[in-house]
Amino acid sequence: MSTPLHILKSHCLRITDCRLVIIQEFLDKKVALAHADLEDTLNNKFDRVTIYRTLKTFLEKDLIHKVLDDSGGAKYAFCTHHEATHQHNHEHVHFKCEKCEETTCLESISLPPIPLPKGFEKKEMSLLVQGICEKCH
Amino acid sequence: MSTPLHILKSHCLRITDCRLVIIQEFLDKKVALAHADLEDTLNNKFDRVTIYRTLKTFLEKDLIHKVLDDSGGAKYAFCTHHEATHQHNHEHVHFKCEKCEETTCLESISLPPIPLPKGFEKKEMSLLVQGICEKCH
DNA sequence: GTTTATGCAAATTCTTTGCAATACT
DNA sequence: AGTATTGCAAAGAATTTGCATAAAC
Repeated sequence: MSTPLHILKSHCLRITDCRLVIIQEFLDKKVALAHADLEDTLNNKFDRVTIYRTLKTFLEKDLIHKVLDDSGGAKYAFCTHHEATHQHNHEHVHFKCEKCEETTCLESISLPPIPLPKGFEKKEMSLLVQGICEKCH
Repeated sequence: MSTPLHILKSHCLRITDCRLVIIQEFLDKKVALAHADLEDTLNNKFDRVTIYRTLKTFLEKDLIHKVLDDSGGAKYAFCTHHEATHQHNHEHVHFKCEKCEETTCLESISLPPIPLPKGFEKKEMSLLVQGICEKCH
């Protein structure tokens, strides 16, 4: 099981309210969240700056990852780990709905190998599919 | 052939220096450009604001498209069109080098069909591959 | 001559930094 | 007790808006 508490501990991070609440948010909503989303939801419970710093800390510890988005602002989603290897997943597939604007991780889908031109070395891949999600149909 | 002049005319846009120069830039460098890149290259020849507005206009006319980027700021690239159908290409594959930071369109590569979960309707897809490019190896 | 684009100033928004007070271990 | 995190103020970027001038058609 992974509670916010366990997640912080296993990443050697101090237990603070802000961190617990933000992790909980990511676990509850299963969509990618922007700084502004968190600010709204947490409704002045924490300072804007603290949220920025929390996100940065989580990024550095590979707890969350940036989700690509064409609308400018950065979005973040919880990282899934290969339970067995404890290794970070470097292939992200996300779906962004053009109606509700929600971005969800499509974890079940894995990317086929992409044949790159000679001399190019792949390290990471992200696929963003845009369209209409199941709820908005 | 597609000169900046023709491109503007065919998109019903007024011919101005700024627009001509920016299109030329996109044609010359074949990488995705950020607002800041243009500002640097054009070296005070045009106002910052004019560049913002030019990019916005080009976006609206589907002359350029946003390129996904994990570094926050927006990047843009020239749109490739299917010559025959004159239709906009809705599948973008880009490669971003972690060393030189350049993002190039991999036009030769086409994405395999991605099986989406039920209820999801695809409209557009962008793949961003990150790694080391041919020049930086 | 009418419409659209540009440049400048200023307003907004987004993000980062410094530092003292507070909370965590 | 010692170290890391928070909140506040303020600085610094990035982007947008308003308006008079200039350029395009």
